[in-house]
Amino acid sequence: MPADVAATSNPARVAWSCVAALFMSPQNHGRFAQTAAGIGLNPGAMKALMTLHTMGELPMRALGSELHCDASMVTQMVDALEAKGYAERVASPTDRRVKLVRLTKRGVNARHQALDQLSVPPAAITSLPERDQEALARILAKALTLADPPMDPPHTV
Amino acid sequence: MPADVAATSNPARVAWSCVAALFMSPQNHGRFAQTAAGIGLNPGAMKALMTLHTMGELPMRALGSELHCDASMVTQMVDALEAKGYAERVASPTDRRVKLVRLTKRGVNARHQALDQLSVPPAAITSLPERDQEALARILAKALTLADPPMDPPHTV
DNA sequence: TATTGTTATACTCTATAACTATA
DNA sequence: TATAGTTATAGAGTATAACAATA
Repeated sequence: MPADVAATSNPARVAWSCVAALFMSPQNHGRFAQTAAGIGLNPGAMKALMTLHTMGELPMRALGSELHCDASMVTQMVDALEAKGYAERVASPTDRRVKLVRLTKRGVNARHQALDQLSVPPAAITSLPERDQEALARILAKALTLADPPMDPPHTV
Repeated sequence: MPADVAATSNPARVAWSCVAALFMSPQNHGRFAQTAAGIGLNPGAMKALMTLHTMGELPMRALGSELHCDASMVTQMVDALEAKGYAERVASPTDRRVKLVRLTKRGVNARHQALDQLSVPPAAITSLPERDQEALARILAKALTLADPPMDPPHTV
């Protein structure tokens, strides 16, 4: 790392800009979309798939606020998930206006497949010495727990 | 980090999946698009802006292959850059079919502004102990140099 | 005949507004 | 009257195909 970077930027900024560079590199570009295509979904619907597994059974509208999109988008995403047999709509027992979205067994499997593909590290990471890889894994996993709200490492959920 | 993650996955996978989780989190979601909007571009055009600065004067088609998109997309992206005064087309001295794209001073400034915004780290990173932040920065900067082709930390270019 | 960049066109994804049903 | 979800519609972004200029 050039000396002027360390001098003019704080470590958190340097770290994050490196993360961004790795993530937006041509090598990584399109990975998310390709993974989604691999399970027959578009990126938005795949994100819903991820969120549902983490959150469990969820009203449509709650899913929307979780994903920062409006109700009509949720309808379309859940339509896509249902079409692939990855989720189903269940009537809420307490409010007949509300529909709950629930992942199917098949949806859980698709999610695992996608996650497995997304977590394949780029050469920049695998080329690091083992010791550095371990430090990265340890520190980044810790960072997830410090997020607000705390996140689980994707592998575990 | 739960023990089973360490047991069933190698450190590089864990590290990368954590990076992905941070980058795709709702907190970070839309950052790229918002930054692009801040300099009056859409995400694709902003990516071209980044690439141009790194690569210097470039034929349209070379820019396209760098960005993994076809020629007509390049035309549209460079149109957007020209409209904002961020780049200009220059006739190639050796081949009259070819147009070179060159960033303007204004384009370089816009890029710095965008980069500055993109490198603001999320709370998950800033909440780490200083010592961890420094380790992250050091290791990730090293990882960039190990990429193929090697990358510069965004701050430096 | 092949290649560069452009234009015209269509498709996908996302966002907005009007609608139905329940509360 | 307010809220949940849907449908209809329009917009942005991206990709495909036909085109003119040059090699």
